[in-house]
Amino acid sequence: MIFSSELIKGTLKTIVLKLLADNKKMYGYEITQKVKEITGDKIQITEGALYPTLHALEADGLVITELEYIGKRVRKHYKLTPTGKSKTKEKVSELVEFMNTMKVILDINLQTA
Amino acid sequence: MIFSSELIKGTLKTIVLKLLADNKKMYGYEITQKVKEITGDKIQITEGALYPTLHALEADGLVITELEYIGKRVRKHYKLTPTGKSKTKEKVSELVEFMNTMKVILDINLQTA
DNA sequence: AATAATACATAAGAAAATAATGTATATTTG
DNA sequence: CAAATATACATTATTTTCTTATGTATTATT
Repeated sequence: MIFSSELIKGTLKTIVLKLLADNKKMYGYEITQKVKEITGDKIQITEGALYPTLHALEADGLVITELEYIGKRVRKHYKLTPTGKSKTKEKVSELVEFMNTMKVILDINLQTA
Repeated sequence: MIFSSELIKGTLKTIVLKLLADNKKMYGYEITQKVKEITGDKIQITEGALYPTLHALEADGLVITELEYIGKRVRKHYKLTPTGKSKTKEKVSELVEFMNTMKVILDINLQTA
């Protein structure tokens, strides 16, 4: 089972920031694989969604990049800036709170039914 | 604090379906107020988002409508169809699973850090 | 040698919400 | 009782964001 893409909407930026916070630095392809791995293939981030997101994070000053060459192939590593780190905390706690709020909605029938 | 709107994206349809499942029938304005109430004003559904969603649910055969007149003012009540009821169960359990998956991502540092 | 995996990227189009606007009735408040 | 607010529907232009498709190139596997 793969989650319907609409569910992933709005959480992609938070997922990426959180992974960067936990792993110091990561490159794009690595992020797609990591997400697949830790979600048991239930969330698959497409390149068309990921790269524009990473570029936006960089434009916003939340991450900085660093190129690495593996033979002739390039890897672009992304690393949180101090601003990025505090933004990550904000986004993560907002998402946690949001999920708690959603739980209230999803379980509201326990009180009213 | 109001949740950033991007978080609500993708969950709106599920929220509406779940409220209808718990309340038998509801009208649009009532839904916006109920969501405000049970989330302590943290989620506010705008009309521009809600009405198109309700119309889409109707077009998909998940809800049926029923007009009520309060004096000269009209209320359009929405009610789940049998298809709508089973769809609601699907969407709710998908969202619960998604949130569990997100928890794994958000807490992954407990294992790796 | 051919295929699959790794690794970046962009671009056209679709989907879905926002913000704004519109109409109208009913209720509350100064 | 007039004005403001709340109730209640709806649409539309714009923006945002993702999907799907495409493109290039290297490296590893079969």
